[in-house]
Amino acid sequence: MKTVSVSNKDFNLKHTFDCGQCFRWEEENGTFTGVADGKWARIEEKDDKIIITSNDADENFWKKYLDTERDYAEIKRKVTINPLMEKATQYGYGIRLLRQDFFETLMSFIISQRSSIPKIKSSVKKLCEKYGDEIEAEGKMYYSFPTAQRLKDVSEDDFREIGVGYRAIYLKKCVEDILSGRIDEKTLLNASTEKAREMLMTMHGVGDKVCDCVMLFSLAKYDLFPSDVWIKRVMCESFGSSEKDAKDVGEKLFGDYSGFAQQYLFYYRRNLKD
DNA sequence: CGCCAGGGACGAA
DNA sequence: TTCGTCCATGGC
Repeated sequence: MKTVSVSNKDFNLKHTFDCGQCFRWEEENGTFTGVADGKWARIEEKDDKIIITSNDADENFWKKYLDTERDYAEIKRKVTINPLMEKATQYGYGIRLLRQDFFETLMSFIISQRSSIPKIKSSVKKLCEKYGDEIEAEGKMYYSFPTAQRLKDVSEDDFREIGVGYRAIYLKKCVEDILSGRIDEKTLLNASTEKAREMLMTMHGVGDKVCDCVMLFSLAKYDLFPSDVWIKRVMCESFGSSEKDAKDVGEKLFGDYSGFAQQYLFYYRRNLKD
C-alpha cells in the first residue's frame, strides 16, 4: 500500500466524484474508496493536499486519472461568460473531469440511458460483482470493472439479470464490437471529435448523448456539450435555446471548453431541485 | 415525428 | 400505502 499526494488547488473530491461522470466511487465522511482500471484506492483531503492511498500507487496513473496537471483556474476563466456561469463554477468548485477507462465508460453510459443515477450505480455494481476480479483492501472486498474479454460469453439474459432491461442487447453487442476490433479505442483517440462521433454512433444503444459522454469522460475530447434533460432545461431557461439546439448552442458558446462548461452547468442545475 | 422500453427513486395524495 | 412521473435516451 503506497500513497500519492497532489495539491488540492481547484480540486474538490465531493464535486468531482458526485457530478455524474462516474458511478463507482463510494463516500464515507469525506473519504472516497473505489477501483479504477483494476487499481483500488482510498482518496481523501488532508490540509492542502489530496492523498491517494492505493494498492497500486502508480503516480502517473492517478495523476492522469484525476487530471491533476490541467490548469482549472484557466478553465474557469474561459467558461465564465455570464453571471449564471459564475454561479455554476462557484457552486461546482473543484470539479475535475476524470480520465476514465474507455470500455467501462462505454458500458456504463449505455446502461445510463433513460435511467437515474442511483439505478445506474446499482446495475454497474452488480456487473462488477458478478464478472469483475476480486480486490481485497482494508478488510473489504472490491471488484474491478470486467474486461470485454471476460464478458465474451455473457448472454443477453445474463446481462438482464443486473437490472438493465432492454439495454441488455446493447451491452452484448458492445462487447462484440470491442472484441472484434470494429470499435477501437486507439483509432478513436487519434480521430477528430467528428470522426470519433461517427464511429461510436454506429453502435447499438449509442446515440448523441451517450456518445458525447464517452468521448468527454474517456477519450479526452472536450469540444463537445453532452445534452441531457437537465442541460436542455438550463439551456432553454437561461440561454434562449430550444431543446433541440441545446448542444449546438453550448458548443458555439464554449468551443474547446464545452465539456467543462457542460459539467459545471449539469451539476449546478441538477442539484438546484426546482 | 411519435411511440415505446426495465424498473427503481421520489413525491403527491 | 399506492399511484404517477421521471430518469445523464435511442431504436424503430
